[in-house]
Amino acid sequence: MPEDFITLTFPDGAEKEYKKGISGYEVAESISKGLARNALSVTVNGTIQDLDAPITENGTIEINTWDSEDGQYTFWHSSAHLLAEAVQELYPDAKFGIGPPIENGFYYDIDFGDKTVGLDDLPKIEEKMIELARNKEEFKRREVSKEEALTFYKEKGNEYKVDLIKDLEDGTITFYEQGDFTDLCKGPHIPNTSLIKAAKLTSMSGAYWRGDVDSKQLTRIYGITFPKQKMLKEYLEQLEEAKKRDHKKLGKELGIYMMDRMVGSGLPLWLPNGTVLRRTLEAFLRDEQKKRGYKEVITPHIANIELYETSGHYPYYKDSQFDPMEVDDEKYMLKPMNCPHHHRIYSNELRSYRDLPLRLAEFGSVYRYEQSGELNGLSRVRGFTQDDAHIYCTHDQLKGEIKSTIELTQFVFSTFGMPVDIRLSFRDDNDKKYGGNNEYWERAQQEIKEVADEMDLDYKVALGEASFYGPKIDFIIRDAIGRKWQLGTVQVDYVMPERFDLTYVGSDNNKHRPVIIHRAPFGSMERFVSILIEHFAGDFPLWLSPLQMKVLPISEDFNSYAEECAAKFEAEGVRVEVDTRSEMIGGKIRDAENAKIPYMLIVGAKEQKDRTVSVRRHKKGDIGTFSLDEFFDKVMDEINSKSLISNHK
RNA sequence: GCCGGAGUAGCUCAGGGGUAGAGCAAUUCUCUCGUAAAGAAUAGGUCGUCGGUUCAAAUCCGAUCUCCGGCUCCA
Repeated sequence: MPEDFITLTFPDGAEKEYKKGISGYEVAESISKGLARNALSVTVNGTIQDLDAPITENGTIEINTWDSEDGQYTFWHSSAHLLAEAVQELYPDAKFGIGPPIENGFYYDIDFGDKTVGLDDLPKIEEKMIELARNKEEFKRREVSKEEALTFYKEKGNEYKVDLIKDLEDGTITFYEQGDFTDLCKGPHIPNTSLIKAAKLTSMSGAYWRGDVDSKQLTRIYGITFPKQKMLKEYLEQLEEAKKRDHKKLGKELGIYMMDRMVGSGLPLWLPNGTVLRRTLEAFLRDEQKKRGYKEVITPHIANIELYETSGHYPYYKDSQFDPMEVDDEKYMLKPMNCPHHHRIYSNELRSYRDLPLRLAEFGSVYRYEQSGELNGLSRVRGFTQDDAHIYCTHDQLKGEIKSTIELTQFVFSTFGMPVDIRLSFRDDNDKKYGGNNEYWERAQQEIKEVADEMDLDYKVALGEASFYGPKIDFIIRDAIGRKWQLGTVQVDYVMPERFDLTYVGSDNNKHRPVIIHRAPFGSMERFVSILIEHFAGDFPLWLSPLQMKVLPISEDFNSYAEECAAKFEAEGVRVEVDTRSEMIGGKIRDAENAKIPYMLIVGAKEQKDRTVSVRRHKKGDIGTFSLDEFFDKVMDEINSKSLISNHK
């Protein structure tokens, strides 16, 4: 009978017939014993399910092992249950909230009642987890009625689960049990706990129930688990690597920036080295913008509150702005954004369609009141500088301008060797969330999509991620250790032209509304520099390095030749110093290596006589002796090409 | 803002109811040296701040500020 069989399609396109009702485990077994042993869950027609669940329909099938995202998701989800079981054993009065898998591991929100549980308690919970895992407890799925589920948790006095169950529909509720622990959960789970070989509880924090500040705060325990002890070790090493790259640590060591209590929290002071780095980045972008027809402007740091009332930022974003100050009976505010200032510059003259597109750029400093707990090094501050620009154009020009802003952004990130993922952030159907005219929105989203297709971009569309005033294109970059950061955005704005009554005279001699594109490739200089430091681990490419080269004379006798070498580079704007201290050469090299200086030029009797330099590259060591002129040309080439790698192998 | 952790010399950190310690850095002197640390001497701290307990507080208690890990937030 044909209906007793189903056809399953594997990821490689192979099709196989199976008996209807076969389990994922059995399918895995039919392929290989190894696969069956490593299988964690199965994804059928896009839905993840338990390995022992019967499969009754034709469709696609994927056996999830540790190597797939779905597999890890299942593994960590089950690990969250294991964590809860361990906590339940050690703290019988603990009440559980939610415990989902996350990008790197999982967490569980727990109400410990009167008990305080601190970081010191984590190792004990970890041990318990491993102990329980070894019992090879099976995860057993059970369907329960809503009433039964409510009764179960009411008896336990767990108001959180009761709260969750209330929102669920009868007939869709399932419990999972392993050992003595039962949890409300839709699954799926791995077959049994013994697959979890290594566990590490990484941190804890407070978390509000359902993310609501007015609700009770629970204790969130974060953890990560692995099917092999070795993987945990590698993961911990990776964390160490990230720690080594921490911009707060490197920023201090390399003299990039400082924080000062007397200046105020979240207000970084850029030190000389950091200022060189930042100005170099600014010069780079300024040049690129000049090539693309941008005009630079400068606007003040405070403005009459009326400006922000017109833009609508005040009082709408009142909570994240510094309080206004009273000046001559008028209220002024520290500027939270540059846009309104630029809009007024636009309005300063009668604009003709012949003037458009008008591209106004500014490295504009803005001030926002960020909550104290949110401040973090250079990546989250209260005063920062945006590489902002606003492009005022006609609807007909919109596509072309979007295209060129995308190109600029891609060019910028490719210069740093950062791969970029593109997300088109469009609106959803909730009209209340968005301003402006629906027809324009439709058109802009359509055009953004057309541009993306024409440029053959690999993009994702995210509905509901648009900003209030228009759709946007977000750039998500990946750094050298694979972390993702959302940086630049390109946003289309229909609301501000209305609010500021911006117009231009068209060829028909009538007034029209321009469209505005907001864009900022770096986003904020502070945040971008923090990411750059971590991306390069402080080993900046030559063109960016605050100090590019140090000349190290072997002894005092060669100081003058060293100065002569330095002068040759300095004359061309190379950032170079001479180390004339009475240290031994080993000491000078060590200090220069620690300061992450790209090139060390060692000069002694031989070099002076032959007019050469003996060159050492940071982290590579001695790369040989070059004539001064030859080396000079190579260095200039490396700087001017903004090379990511040394010209010297 | 909330939960948890932490503040001791410029940096990294030890100590801990009886009045302050190391290494590196700094300063001075000696050394003039060939690819990751020359030697010696000197100087440097009301132990984040304010208050309380005590004969005595850096140490115990409270408050406060700052920083770190999260939560919430991010035009």
